[in-house]
Amino acid sequence: MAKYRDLILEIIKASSGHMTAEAIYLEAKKLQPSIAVGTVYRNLRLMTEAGEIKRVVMANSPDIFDISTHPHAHLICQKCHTIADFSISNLEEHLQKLTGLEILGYDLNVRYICNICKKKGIG
Amino acid sequence: MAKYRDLILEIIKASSGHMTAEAIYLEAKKLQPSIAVGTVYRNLRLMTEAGEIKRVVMANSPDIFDISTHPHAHLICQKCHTIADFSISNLEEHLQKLTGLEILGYDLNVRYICNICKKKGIG
DNA sequence: CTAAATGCAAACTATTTGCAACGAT
DNA sequence: ATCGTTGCAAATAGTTTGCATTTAG
Repeated sequence: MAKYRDLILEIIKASSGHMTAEAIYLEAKKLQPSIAVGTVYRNLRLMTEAGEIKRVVMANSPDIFDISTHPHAHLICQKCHTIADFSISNLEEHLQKLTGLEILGYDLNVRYICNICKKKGIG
Repeated sequence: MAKYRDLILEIIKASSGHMTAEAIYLEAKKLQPSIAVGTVYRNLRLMTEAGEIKRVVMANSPDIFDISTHPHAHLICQKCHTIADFSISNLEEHLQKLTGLEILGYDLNVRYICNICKKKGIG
């Protein structure tokens, strides 16, 4: 059982660490041609709920699954939608102090234009 | 022209400042029964692109439209999905310094359980 | 034998879009 | 007359789900 869990984990790891469900499905299909989209989504959902991976929700593009589950922020290029991780030390504690609330976690997406897209210019 | 823009703005203002497209549509329908969902979505999109309102994308619930467009974070209750604003001074500048990049903006959603849901207990 | 996992297709949610009709200048 | 705006319905994107079947222990 959990036949495809490890496969999916390996695929995400082998990438930059951030992949859409569709990209994972296409990769998985190369190795296991009989795999169905539903299976990929189902496993991604279960793995997310189990805390093995993290789902990143962004504007204007499908959800991304992130191999690293520790708290960190995402730099998101507004043109190519590529994601880069970066961590801000003690942000969770800082938020906790600021709000006086019991924080469960945070999602921080920082918008910018990556260097590659910048060089390509406007358009 | 722009017949419904002001109506939509007023509806969001009259609320807590955060509403789903559907909730806006239902309110608008009370005042203008002939209004169509498509029109609401179209105007919300145009208003968002014009920077008059802000679209907040969250996990596990439809997008929310926010009357305040200045940079601020959202406290999101994981049970009732209610949103509260709170601002963190200089976060944008801070991110800029940390990354050394030209930041266009950020989306910060902080997960917690609001007091009302906490009192209701687990379930 | 059983229980979990899968493939398939249909269903679903949220949102967008094409188009003909409408409305204000 | 013109051009943006609307209502309607169909289309789309992304994801989830029901169910019969397969698979692994």
